[in-house]
Amino acid sequence: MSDSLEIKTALRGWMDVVMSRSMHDWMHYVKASGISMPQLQVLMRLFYRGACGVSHVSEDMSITNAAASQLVDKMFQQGLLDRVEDPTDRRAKQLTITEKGREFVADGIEQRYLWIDELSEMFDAGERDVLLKALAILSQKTAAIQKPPQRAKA
Amino acid sequence: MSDSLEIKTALRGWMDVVMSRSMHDWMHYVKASGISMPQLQVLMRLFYRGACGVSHVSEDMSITNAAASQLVDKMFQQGLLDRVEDPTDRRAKQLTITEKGREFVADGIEQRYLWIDELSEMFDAGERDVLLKALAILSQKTAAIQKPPQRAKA
DNA sequence: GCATATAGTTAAGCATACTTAAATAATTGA
DNA sequence: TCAATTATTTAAGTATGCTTAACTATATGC
Repeated sequence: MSDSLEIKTALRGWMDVVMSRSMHDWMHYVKASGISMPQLQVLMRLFYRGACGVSHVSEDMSITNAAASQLVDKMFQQGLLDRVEDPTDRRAKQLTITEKGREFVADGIEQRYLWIDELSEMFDAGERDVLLKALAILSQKTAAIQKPPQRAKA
Repeated sequence: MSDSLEIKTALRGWMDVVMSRSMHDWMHYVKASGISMPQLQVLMRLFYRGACGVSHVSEDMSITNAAASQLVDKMFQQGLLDRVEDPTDRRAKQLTITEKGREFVADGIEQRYLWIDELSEMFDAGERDVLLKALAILSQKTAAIQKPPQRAKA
């Protein structure tokens, strides 16, 4: 008899293992690659949710516009992101991740997920089918409850 | 036809969604709760892997012993961890997470996983069975390739 | 047109986390 | 025993990320 509590427990159990491991790996990657945690957070934002302005960064990170501006400026100088004037509003800037920035995030993901590849080799055909079905269900339902992406304007 | 590449892709796809969301939620929790990222890292270490000495913290985080000592001292003063002399080696200290520290980590996990609970309500009986099977497989195989926990001494 | 709001930058100052270097204290081994 | 190693701490100095406050420039609304 499976109920939602059982699912909740099982999901959390596995997520715990994954998260404690992934967080640890992320921090090591961050340290080794010379990037800072806040910088990574900006890169992740641009990587996963596309271009935005300086104030969206500050909202996203819960820091002041001033702090976001300084952070972004450093990252611009390091070539991690591009910063151009928004053609529809000349006060605003459009921030986009550069190829270099994209590689940073992608490499981090790569390093962090090497063990997923290792894991993926360990299933037999029957297990793979169960997992694919489960992942399809998870992806679908996860998308359904997705937090609405934070809007440009309130 | 399922093969391991397909599994790999599906697993990574879902993990990506989960990680980008969880990381974001973690950072917000960290910011809101007044704790710092390095402090959280120490707490997670003690929470998930139990007591250790100062130099294990520095190894774990790839920082110098001096930095770990300072970090730990601040956390001790904030009541996030206990620091007692190791009875078997009076040079060493044994660091353990306090109840307060434990609550910090537990609350963070709680906040971060609220959406997992929401997700858990969305499955019908058939889906739940598939998921439970899949999670059992994942947990079992993940345990099998688990990184050996970093040892106290090399 | 002009007042007000919005987007971003700059400057000054503070806290934290890090480094290296030097010190203390306990353990280990020939 | 005593030299070398190990665990930790302290001090001094640096870099980063953050804050507030003041500023520039553009957009919006009456």
